[in-house]
Amino acid sequence: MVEVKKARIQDVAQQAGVSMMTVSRVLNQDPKVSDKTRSKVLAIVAQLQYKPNESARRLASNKSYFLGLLYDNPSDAYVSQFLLSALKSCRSNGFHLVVDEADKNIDKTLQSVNELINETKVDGMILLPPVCDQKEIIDCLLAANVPFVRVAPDSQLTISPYICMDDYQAAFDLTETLIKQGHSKIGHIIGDPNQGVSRLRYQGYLDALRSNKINTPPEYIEQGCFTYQSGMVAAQKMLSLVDKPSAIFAANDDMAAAVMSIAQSQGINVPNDLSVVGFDDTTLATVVWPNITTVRQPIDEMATLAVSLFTSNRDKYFSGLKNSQLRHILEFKIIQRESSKSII
Amino acid sequence: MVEVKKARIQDVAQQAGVSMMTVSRVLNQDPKVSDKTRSKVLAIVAQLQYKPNESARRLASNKSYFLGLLYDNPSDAYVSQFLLSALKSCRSNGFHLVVDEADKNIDKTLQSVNELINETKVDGMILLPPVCDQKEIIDCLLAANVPFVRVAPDSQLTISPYICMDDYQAAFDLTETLIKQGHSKIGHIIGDPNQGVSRLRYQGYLDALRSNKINTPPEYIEQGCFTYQSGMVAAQKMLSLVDKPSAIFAANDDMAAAVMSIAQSQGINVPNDLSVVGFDDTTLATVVWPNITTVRQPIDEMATLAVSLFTSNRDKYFSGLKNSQLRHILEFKIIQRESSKSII
DNA sequence: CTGAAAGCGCTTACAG
DNA sequence: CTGAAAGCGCTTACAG
Repeated sequence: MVEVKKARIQDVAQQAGVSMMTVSRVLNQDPKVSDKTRSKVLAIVAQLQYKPNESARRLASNKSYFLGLLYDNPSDAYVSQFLLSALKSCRSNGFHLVVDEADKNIDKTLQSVNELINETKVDGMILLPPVCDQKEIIDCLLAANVPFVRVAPDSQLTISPYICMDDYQAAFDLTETLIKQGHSKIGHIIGDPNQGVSRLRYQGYLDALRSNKINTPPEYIEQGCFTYQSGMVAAQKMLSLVDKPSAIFAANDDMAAAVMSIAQSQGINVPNDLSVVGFDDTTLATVVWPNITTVRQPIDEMATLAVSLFTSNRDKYFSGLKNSQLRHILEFKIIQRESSKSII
Repeated sequence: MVEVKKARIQDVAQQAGVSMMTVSRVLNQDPKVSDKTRSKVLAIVAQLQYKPNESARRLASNKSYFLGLLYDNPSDAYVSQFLLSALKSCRSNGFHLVVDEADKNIDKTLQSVNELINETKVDGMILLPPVCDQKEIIDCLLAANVPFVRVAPDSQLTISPYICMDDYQAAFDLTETLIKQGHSKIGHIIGDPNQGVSRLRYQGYLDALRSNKINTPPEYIEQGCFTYQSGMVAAQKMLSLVDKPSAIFAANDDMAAAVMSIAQSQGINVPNDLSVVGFDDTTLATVVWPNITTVRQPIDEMATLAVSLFTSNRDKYFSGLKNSQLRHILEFKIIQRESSKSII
């Protein structure tokens, strides 16, 4: 193996005919460098394929180049996908991601967060739902003056930048898709009442019906809690009605899968006798049969964006943010699959 | 916030009345330190809660303290659980994990691995199945002299340490559990033919039947490929037999879930009319209803062990390993749930 | 807008 | 078995 010597900042400086400091400034996006110098340096950087030594950088700057990620439920497909994307994104930006699971016991979680702050010295934190709404954790971060970003938060929307998608609109559109396919008897299984998205999705469903002048009996609406189990209970009730719905919109894929399972066990064919749609586009959606029509969240984008908030012009970004700039709404996409169909 | 100053190696040296070098030696487990000095240093380290600065260490030693993890399928629950455990374990050992997904295109994967070796300078690699059996990747690692550990490899078992569980025995035991519950008509859906574990599980099933003197017609055995879809196809065939099996052992949970779905759609009650068992204990096993009886792999242990091979006495471990020391077999556990029951 | 000096906290290589 | 010196590759703080 030929050992290629890695270029150092000194090599770049020498070849560009400037000091190491100037190279450092260019690399750290310091505006106080003349355009001429900057482009010269960047050319040499590219030519030498120079990449800064992260350890040296960390050591000298006393910045950690670490980001923390706090999540709740590790078995959630959403979490692992977000994690993977965040990991990649950090890596390509010279950062490292330190991942931590929130404990049921809030004190343990707080201790863990404090460790991230004081030991690992994270430069920032990413909070996933629903832990992103825990007051104690937010207060801790605020007190320690550690910048943080939240994903799909439900409350205190002005205290930090956050990333979300328009759950309301997605639910509205998804419901309207069913309506356009000729469905008017559309049931809904509401998600976990403790999560804001459940409310938003429910409201989107209601408003789509309303704006299409469709009346829905109360029996078509059941409370679930995002688990497969809760979906089964709800489906059992709804599918034992004399006047059954022709379509059911479950607030997540797990519950949608449960609906299909119950339907099949009762000899109700999906999608011929019943259309089923879910939400999230987790792996479950394509693992069961028929594949579930659902709403895809742009998880990869969300993760990449969350990381980039810290890596690019971080200080500028986090200081003096106006409320209007806090929110980052990403696009969702409705994925039409085999579990639902037009009945016109 | 009270900013507690972190102890440095100098502080420890001073208080212990030795040089920094001696402290460094103690910390790096250098045997050439007198016991007396060592214990004195360790006492001060504990007292000061001294933790070495990783960046300084990396910079000075030119070691990366990075471990690479290469996996295939990110949607696999197995992968994300392994990942999370490995991440934790690395963190508590002052290492960092760089995670990479194998590409369909082997050349891209190789490039990525080379980047890990040459840019990130990983101190070691962890290979998950099935990528752990890719000849090109193994050769690449071997050529670069990067130590690596494989999880559940299928071939070339003498070229690297590896971690596995006894798939054969687990399948044997699981099948025997069904037999003891009174089942004699037991079907099997074989896993992906490209993965060694499929063979082992199949063999365990066969031998359990044989050692209990049970004959099984060929229609009771179907080839699957670990996907839900393939499980459906297999189940459809097996459950349309005139003389149906009373139990089906699917080589993983996805296929077991598919069997239950097909059964339910045909009005066959699980577990009253049909017992179904899976393998892996992925999240799917407890998300569907009834929960799936399955075999739990000790994924957390596997991950922790894989990491520890690099972090503790690494050089000693990887040099001059005897073949007998390469293999690390961990315990599995059969998890009895609601999808199977005794019919005696 | 640019640079010379000092230093971050460790380890390597050399002495003894 | 132990230590004094030099240096890893950057950035901070100070000058100009």
